[in-house]
Amino acid sequence: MSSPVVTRFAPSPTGYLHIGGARTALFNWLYARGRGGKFLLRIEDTDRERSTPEATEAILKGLTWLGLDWDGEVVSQFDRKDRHAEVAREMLKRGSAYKCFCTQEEIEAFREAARADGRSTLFQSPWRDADPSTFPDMPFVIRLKAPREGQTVIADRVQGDVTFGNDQLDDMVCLRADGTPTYMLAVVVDDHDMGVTHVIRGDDHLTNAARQTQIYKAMDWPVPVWAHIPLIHGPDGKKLSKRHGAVGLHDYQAMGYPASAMRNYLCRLGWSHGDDEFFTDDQARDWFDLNGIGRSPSRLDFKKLENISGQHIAASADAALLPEIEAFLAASGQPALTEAQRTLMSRGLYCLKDRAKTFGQLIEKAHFVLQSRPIAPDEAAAKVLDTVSRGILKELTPQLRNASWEREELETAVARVAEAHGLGLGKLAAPLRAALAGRTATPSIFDMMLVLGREETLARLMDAAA
RNA sequence: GGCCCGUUCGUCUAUCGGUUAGGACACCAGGUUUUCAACCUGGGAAGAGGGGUUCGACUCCCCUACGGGCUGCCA
Repeated sequence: MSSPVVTRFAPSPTGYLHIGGARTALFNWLYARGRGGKFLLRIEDTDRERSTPEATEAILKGLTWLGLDWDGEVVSQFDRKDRHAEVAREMLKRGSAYKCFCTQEEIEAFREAARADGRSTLFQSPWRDADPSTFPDMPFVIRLKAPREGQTVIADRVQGDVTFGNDQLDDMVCLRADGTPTYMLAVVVDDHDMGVTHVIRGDDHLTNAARQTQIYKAMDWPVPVWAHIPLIHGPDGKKLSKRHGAVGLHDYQAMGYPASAMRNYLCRLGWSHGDDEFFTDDQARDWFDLNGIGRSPSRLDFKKLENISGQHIAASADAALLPEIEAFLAASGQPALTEAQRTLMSRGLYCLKDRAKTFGQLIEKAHFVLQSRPIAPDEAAAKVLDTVSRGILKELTPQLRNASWEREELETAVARVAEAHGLGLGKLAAPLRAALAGRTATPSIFDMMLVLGREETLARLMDAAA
């Protein structure tokens, strides 16, 4: 029986939740959830200079919006600093680490000289094998006594076996002179203590995995399964950065993409299950596997995201859509729906959702349900509502008043009037559209009538005809 | 500089030595339609370059080019 899967997402709280980070979190979540495992969340806040509570809040909010729920409490790495120090002392006791009294100035000077001479800048501390009786009364760091020979190999589920010569890896600092742990130590201790079995993260950590493996070995701890996934690049193929525009997950929410679409798109970016492009969360959980992750970086493609988004909106249940739309309105700084608007909106979703790729577009298409009388026509609509058209609308109104409010009968009534004037349906649809919505691009006129209801429809027609 | 990773249509990708190299998005051209969206049909579009290995390479190996990562008492 294999041990249950435990994955984690471990962002550092120095800003918003990056889109790349969101994908990393998604992969971890999918992997755990698809296997009945646990998905943990740890905030790597050991850098006190750059970590902020606001950033932590933003990350939590982002994950929540994306629908990635984590198990247990959020772990603060900083809170565990005593345990990290304890492990460092344990390594000292085991002889797998040592005290180094070199000052940062000394080390920097060494590196500069090495660079100038074209030698390796790998620092080798003179204190590695020093006699304790020679220890000065000075601050010290604790460094790992890393093997100088042989190699460290990472059995990576994405990258394959990656081998590093131990002569390339220096004796990394584990505990700083002020007694706080470095990232390298903290991750290993935390991942071990939290029982993490699979470390799925960006491939910018691939080299770190080698260093971290040495710490695991030093403590005789089992090394987790590694999976280093390629980073996401911008549309220009360069590493994704602020100049590409939207890099924060919150930007995507504000752009009106549903969370389900983001999950689908992000999941498919750098991972594949044959030719499947559009899928549900259940399918993603069933299908997601480390084997399907590609080895090359992928670029963001907004057109594709938009397409996937449209499919998700169209496939969503109306009842599920409404709260998402309201969240979008709030996230993008738009006014909330009034009670009346919400009622009409939920009644109209059936004919709106398959015409929009984003919630922004949906709101745009929903113009006719969001407006109240009198409807102010835009320029194009006003042009359509000429004298002749208004006359025809006036004639249509009484016929509709007596119609049962059902699609077939409405169609018949409108067609009859059109025919009486020797017009095609299209000719009559235009002014009707203008009267009902004040726009020239709207859902079907019959859908609008059905959604608006008899009273509102007639009132709008009479407004326009007057 | 050193070490490590990557490179299939514009983009995301399939292929796991033998295919007319497939799909999706995007694009172009038609069609359909009460507008918009959608939808239908068709089209152009790829193995970075060079060497090997092999009866046969997109697939395996080497070199080059390009891109990326690491090389911190940042994470």
